[in-house]
Amino acid sequence: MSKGSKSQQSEEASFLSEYDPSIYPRPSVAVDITLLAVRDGGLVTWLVKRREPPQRSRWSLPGGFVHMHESLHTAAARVLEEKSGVQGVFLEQLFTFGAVSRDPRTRVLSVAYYALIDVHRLAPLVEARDGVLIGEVVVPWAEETGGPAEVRRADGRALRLAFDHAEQVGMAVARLRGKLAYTPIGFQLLAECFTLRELHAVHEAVLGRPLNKDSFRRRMLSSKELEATGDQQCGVEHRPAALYRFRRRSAT
Amino acid sequence: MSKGSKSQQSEEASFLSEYDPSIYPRPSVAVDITLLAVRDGGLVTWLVKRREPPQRSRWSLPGGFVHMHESLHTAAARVLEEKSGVQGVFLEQLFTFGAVSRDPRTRVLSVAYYALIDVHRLAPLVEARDGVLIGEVVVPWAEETGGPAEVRRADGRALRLAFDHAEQVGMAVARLRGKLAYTPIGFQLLAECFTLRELHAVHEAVLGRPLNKDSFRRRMLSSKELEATGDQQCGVEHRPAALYRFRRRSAT
DNA sequence: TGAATAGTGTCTATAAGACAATATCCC
DNA sequence: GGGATATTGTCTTATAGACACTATTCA
Repeated sequence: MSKGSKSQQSEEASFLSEYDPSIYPRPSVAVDITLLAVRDGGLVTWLVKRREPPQRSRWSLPGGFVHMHESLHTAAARVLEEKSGVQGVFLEQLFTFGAVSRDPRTRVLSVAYYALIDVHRLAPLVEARDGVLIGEVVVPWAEETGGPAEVRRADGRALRLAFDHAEQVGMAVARLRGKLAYTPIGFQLLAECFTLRELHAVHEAVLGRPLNKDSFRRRMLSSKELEATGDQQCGVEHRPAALYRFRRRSAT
Repeated sequence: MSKGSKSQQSEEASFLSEYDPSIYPRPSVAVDITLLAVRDGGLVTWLVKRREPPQRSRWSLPGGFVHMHESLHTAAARVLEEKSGVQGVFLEQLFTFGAVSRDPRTRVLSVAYYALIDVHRLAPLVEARDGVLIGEVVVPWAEETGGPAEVRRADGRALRLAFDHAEQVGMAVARLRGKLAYTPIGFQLLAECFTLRELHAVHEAVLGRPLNKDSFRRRMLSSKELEATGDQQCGVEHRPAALYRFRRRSAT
């Protein structure tokens, strides 16, 4: 159904055969991934220690250069897997950071992604690697104001992240907060089956503020996004809660 | 307050002096801008006719390559001004499109931006240029579902946009819809002073659905984002409405 | 039985939708 | 005065927050 005439097609072909992409200087393009999980009522993120300059030995987000033959999303998934072992999680583009001097080597753009994972999947992955840290994410702003996040060690000490990675983490938190209310994204931070209490705790951790329990319950149960598994929690020393599962939309 | 030791700094310096960025192939990076306005109850966007291959003579969003010495935002503002004459408008990054073969020349990433403008500012700019079209934007989906937009001529005929520009326009509409409810973004599509009816019409055009007039009125007046100018509409053949102005937040 | 959390029912406050009534301008 | 839209006020309905009460499990 192409409307182009034959002569137009051959014009395009001859143009392409003569096109030399090397005449203009081009920036390098990297991807950085903020992998978020909920632990102990707060958000945490996966950091790696830089082994090479620039900013060697500083903690940073997992990142790497985009290859010429892969899409940005593919690059982000590859880099996340290489640097953390995480596969098959929610992964979404966040923002492209393009300040002129954000990297001292040369012009480097960073296409920032964020990923979400059930925290229980992280422990074995951390043990399998060196130079890895699960940092606690604290944002000094409310709601979705935005701005850099602070990332702390287990002992509470704040870390200085490499490059603009503190900005990237902050933006990931802001985006996640924004999407939580109107998209089924909270489930990505839990195992397949979960209780309403666990879902409630995840939402509170993401939003950084208490949520009314009753209203949250009603809202979730009437949202048609939850499906009762019929099973119950076990191994708890109180009344076990019903387990739910995220109901995938038929269109997806 | 840098924590790095002197030897670490010199290590970094020597690394940088020996770093050769040309050893890895790099993609080209462009910006494309979806300039949106509201006209006759619907959204419109600014298109330019491509004068060079690839896809010569097809309508496209204003776009251009990012220079090495400018940030992405600066590049977007520059390209928008060059291709449309528009300056000083709301401009925000949308998404980076990175499919491997989205441009037949070479690997080209497109950092998509969208901009908002009062439609009355467009007419003189269109007249000053050739190969320019204000296209009517129609999205075949509801709410914020997302997906490519359709762009039509004045006679209703649909245009085939170059590259992935239909996707970019669709994403701009989806983003705008999402931000309309909870950020003061609708004002960007109006002149400095406006009536509540005009603001109402803008919201309806963006969302693509009717909005309850009374409730909209109440919501806006109680939002503290509006400031009465004290003046009234003039030149209308009915009771003139009060004029309002967007109240900039003191923090901004 | 008691501790602890799950789950239900009811009241209240707030915001949105519907709609009627009045106000103000130009012709 | 008539036409047209602005503006105000009231009633109804939906939803969130608050809180009391009952249910179920394990130690």
